[in-house]
Order: sequence, then C-alpha cells, then structure tokens
Amino acid sequence: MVRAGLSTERLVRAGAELADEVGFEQVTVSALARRFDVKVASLYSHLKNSQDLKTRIALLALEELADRAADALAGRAGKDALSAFADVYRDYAREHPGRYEAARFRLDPEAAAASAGGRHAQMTRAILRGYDLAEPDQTHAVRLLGSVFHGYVSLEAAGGFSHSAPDSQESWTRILDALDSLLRNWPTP
Amino acid sequence: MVRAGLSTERLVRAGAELADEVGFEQVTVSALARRFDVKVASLYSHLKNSQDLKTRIALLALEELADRAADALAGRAGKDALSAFADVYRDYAREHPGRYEAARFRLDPEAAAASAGGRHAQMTRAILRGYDLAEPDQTHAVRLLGSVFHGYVSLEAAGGFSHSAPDSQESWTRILDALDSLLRNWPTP
DNA sequence: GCCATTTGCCTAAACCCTTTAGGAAGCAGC
DNA sequence: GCTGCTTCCTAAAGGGTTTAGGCAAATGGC
Repeated sequence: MVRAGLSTERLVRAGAELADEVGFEQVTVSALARRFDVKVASLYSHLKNSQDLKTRIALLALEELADRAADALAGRAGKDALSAFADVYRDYAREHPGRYEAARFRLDPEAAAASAGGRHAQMTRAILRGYDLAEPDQTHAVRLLGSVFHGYVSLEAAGGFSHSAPDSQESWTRILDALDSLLRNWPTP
Repeated sequence: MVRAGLSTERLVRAGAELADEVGFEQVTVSALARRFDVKVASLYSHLKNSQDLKTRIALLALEELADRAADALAGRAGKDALSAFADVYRDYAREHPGRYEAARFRLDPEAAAASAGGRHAQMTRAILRGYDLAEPDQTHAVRLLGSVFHGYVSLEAAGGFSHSAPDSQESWTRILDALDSLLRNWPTP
C-alpha cells in the first residue's frame, strides 16, 4: 500500500484546480478523493470538513488575486493604475473562473479577518490617491469601484455580455474611461 | 389519507419563501417536502428535478423584480427614474435575499430566453432615454448600470459594507448621484 | 349514486456526498 | 529492529436526489 502523499497544501491546490475545471460549487471532498485515487475518509486527516476545504480555496484565491494586483499596481498611478488593477480582476476571473467564484465565497468572520481582503481594500484606496477625493467620498468611491469590478466580472462570467454587440472588451475599456472621468469629476452635492 | 394539494405553482412559491428564510443554496426538494409534510418522491410529479425547482424560483424572482421595476419607472424620468429603479433592486434584495440570489442563478439558455431578463434590459435602456447617449455608448452604460447595481447589492448582502462608516445607505445615495453625473457627462474618447 | 379513469401521494430502492470511529500499515528516529 | 506517530483504510450512519411501480382519492359520465 503506497501512500499518496496528501497534505492540506496539496489538497487545497488540487481543489482550486478542480474548481476551475468544474466550478467551485462542484468541488466536493469526494471528487477530490477520486482525483488522488484515495478513499474519501482519508482526506479528513488533512481537512476539517467540506466547509474547511472551500474556505481554504477561497483564501488561496484571495491571496493570489492580491499578489497579482500588487504586482500590477507597482509603479503605476491614476488611470494607468485603475486600468491595471481592474484588468487583474477581470483576467483572473477569466483564467480561473472557479477560483474567482471561490474568492466570492462567503467567509465566516474569523476567516475573513485572516484573508487578503484587507489588502484588496488597501490597494483600492491606493488607486484613489491618484484622484483628489477626501473622506467620506473616498469610501464611496472604493465601494463603487468594488461594485463595478465585481458586478461586471460576474455578469460577464454568467454570459451576460456574450453574443451581443458591442463586444465585452470594448464595453470594459469604455467603462474604465468613464470611471476615470467620474473620479476626476466627482460630484459634490 | 388526505391529499396535500400540491401543485408546481404552490411548490415554487413555497420554495421562494424557503429561499428567503434559509438561503437559496439550502433549497432542496427534501426540505420542501418536509414543509408540506409529504414524502420527497411526491414532489417529482410536479417538478422535473432539483434543477427545475431552482430554475422556476429564479424565473419567479426575475418576474417579480421586473414587475416592481416597471411600477417604479412609471411616470419617472432622468435621475428620478435612475434612483427609483436602483432602489427596486436594492430593496428587493434586502426584503427577499433568497429570491434575489435565485435571480442571479445561472439559467440554461432556454430558460434565460423565457425569463424576464429581456424586460430588465429594456427598462435599463428606457432610463437612459433621459440622458443623451447614442449607441454604442448606450450599451456600455447599460452594462455599467447593471454591474453597479448587481455588484453593490451583492457586496452589501455579503456584509461588505456593514460595520464600517459611512453607512451603506449614504454610499448608495452618493453613488447614484455619481452615476447620474457620469451619464450626463459621458466621456467621448 | 356508481363506476372507470385520471391523478396524487406512497413505498422501495439505488446512488452519491458527508462525517465519525476505529484499525492496520508505512515511516522516522533511536 | 523496535516504538510510536501519521497516513490511509474499512465500516457505518445520515441526508439529498431520482426512478419505478402501486394503491387510493378525486373527477366526471352515465
């Protein structure tokens, strides 16, 4: 009986791949066990339960996404930074749909606190330093950007913009232009 | 043996209520059977399968949402229409979280075509008549609005904006102001 | 009011996923 | 080569999905 060499690390990584292949919803402990050609119960030495697996995949995705975003942001400012940051989200979602779904997985407060969520918020604020927004407008703008990025990417993933003109890439570009313009001319009531 | 008086109609309606109570993910044929105090297999006379149930709940939610939006839009234009329309989405999601999740359920192309999805798109376009946008910018704007509304509401539902100042209502108001301003000053490249 | 047909709900059973308990074999350090 | 920890296993219970086949309640024609 040769051992499979499982570890939490390997399982989570394989789970993320599985998510990209079949969708995050379909990631099950059973499917993962099949992938390692191992009995289901064996995974429970490395994973607390199914929820634990999903949480860990979500944390992995958030971390990867934050790393990419940090990379993209380095040395950029203003519209340049805005576009680069937005593209990171969109590209990640297209390359890794399952992981992206995972990143949207509702974490319990404890996991959320330990997640890269804070880095994401910090980076969004960093982008806004290129625009002239004081609080509380800066926070409103952070929320707007988060909404647009997440909303667009998830509608696109759901197929909302395919099979109709103009193509999605064009809308994306023009929406980023529009957001840049909006941030430069943020209305005061 | 008294009959329970099941029907597809009643099951879907009860399924929608169940979704609001426990979340759309937790809506199962079994849970629904328990609610009617009936054996699980009995539901399969009225429902093709679990997917069918979820699809029908999604269609119901989309229909309700479109009805409310149509109501809100009647007699309004410009910013007034924009705000009323946006509030319909947000309020519906807060009143009926499970149904709102359902409305975001990925439908198969056939169901999507038969859904109220088209009405939603039409209404968004109607709002933009109050602004001066020619194609293809109108389509870009439709996509932007859809992204913001969906994105904001779903981040809010995930608890993203709670427990931090300024409160969500204020951001929402200011974001609608910002969108109105953006639509009135849509940048041309 | 009776009977035949339709319909609605049931039992039974197969299959899959989750999770826990307890056991045996691999591997490391001495 | 023994000791003990870890890894993986078998077994079993519990829940959800789905199909097949059966009996009883409702319905409508006479």
